[in-house]
Amino acid sequence: MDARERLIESAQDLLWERGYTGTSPRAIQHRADAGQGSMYHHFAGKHELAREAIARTADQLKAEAAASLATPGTATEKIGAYLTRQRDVLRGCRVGRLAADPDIITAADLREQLAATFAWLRETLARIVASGQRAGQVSPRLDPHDTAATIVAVVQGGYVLARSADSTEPFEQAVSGLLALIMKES
Amino acid sequence: MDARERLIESAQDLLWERGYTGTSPRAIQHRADAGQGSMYHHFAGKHELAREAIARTADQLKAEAAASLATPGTATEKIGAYLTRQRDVLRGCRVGRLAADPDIITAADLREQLAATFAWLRETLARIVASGQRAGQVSPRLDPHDTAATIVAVVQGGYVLARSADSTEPFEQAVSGLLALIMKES
DNA sequence: GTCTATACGGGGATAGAC
DNA sequence: GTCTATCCCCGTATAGAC
Repeated sequence: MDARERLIESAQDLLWERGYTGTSPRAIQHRADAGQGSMYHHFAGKHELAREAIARTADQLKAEAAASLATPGTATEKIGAYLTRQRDVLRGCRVGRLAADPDIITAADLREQLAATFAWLRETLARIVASGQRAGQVSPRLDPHDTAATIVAVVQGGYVLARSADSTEPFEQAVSGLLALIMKES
Repeated sequence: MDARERLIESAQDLLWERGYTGTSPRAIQHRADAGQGSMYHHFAGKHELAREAIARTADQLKAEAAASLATPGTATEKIGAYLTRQRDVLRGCRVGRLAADPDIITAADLREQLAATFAWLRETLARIVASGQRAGQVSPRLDPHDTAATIVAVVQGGYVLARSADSTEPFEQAVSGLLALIMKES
């Protein structure tokens, strides 16, 4: 694997662990086993490297979400599969984590990558909710887009609660609580 | 207002805006209009000042949550009041925000302040859900603690989505979606 | 492509004067 | 209590050699 590749992957790791503000070029170089000159040869600076790293992470996340949602079965089964898919709960969401970072929110090009990722996820879930309504598995009284936002928010908020508690339990409770609400009428 | 007080309030502001990692002693001193010597006279360092600031913020947050939950009415009305209370959505949660910060999660004494705040909030909401069940307004099939975790997670996750989108809309959708789920049977 | 040198301000704190 | 001086390393690059 060449240096450019190692730099991107190291940046992905560090952005996940420490966010943008908490990640220094030096730390990325160390983890990538690349020198100062190498990094600044391949990227204009921290910002540009972060952009590449976030794009890569966002793509991976979408692929993983799509895979869990491709579970065969009813709409509620797909949503259940998404909610209960394997997660590194205490490490948090690789994309959502960045929303807390002031320098990400300020940099329009970086923030938009988060916006696009969540927009895609919400839209995908909304379609599944709507299809569940057509199939009669989901209450027609629910708004698909609102419900999709709720589902994504429970996951993101679950991470916050789990990291605060240093325990996966509140994440699991939040997901169980949501599933119970969605299934209530079935 | 004395310098000690100004330092704590400045630290509260900056922790909200930039997190722990993103906040330097210098920045706090500047905002507080206090010198280096003043800060290190009143506090042993950044860590100790942050602890005081977080304690203060956590107390304020609990007081505000308790106030919204003291709304007269049924359990579902209280929950609705909590969910729709006035919020600075794009600035995020002053406590939940810190869960993304690696240095907060690593420092047990700081992280525990977040844990305690959310534990209190979830327990308070769980009691309200349970009382709603006794009064027949909430489905007896729901687990009060799970449901409480879901409610808190929707709020925390709503902040993440709103900040990512640079719009309050997804927050409002997530809350509406949750309210629809809770009210579905009423 | 990668290395080393150099730069300048900031992060986070200690020491001692006033 | 607050000020100023001082410290040392890090953050974030740029420049030019190899």
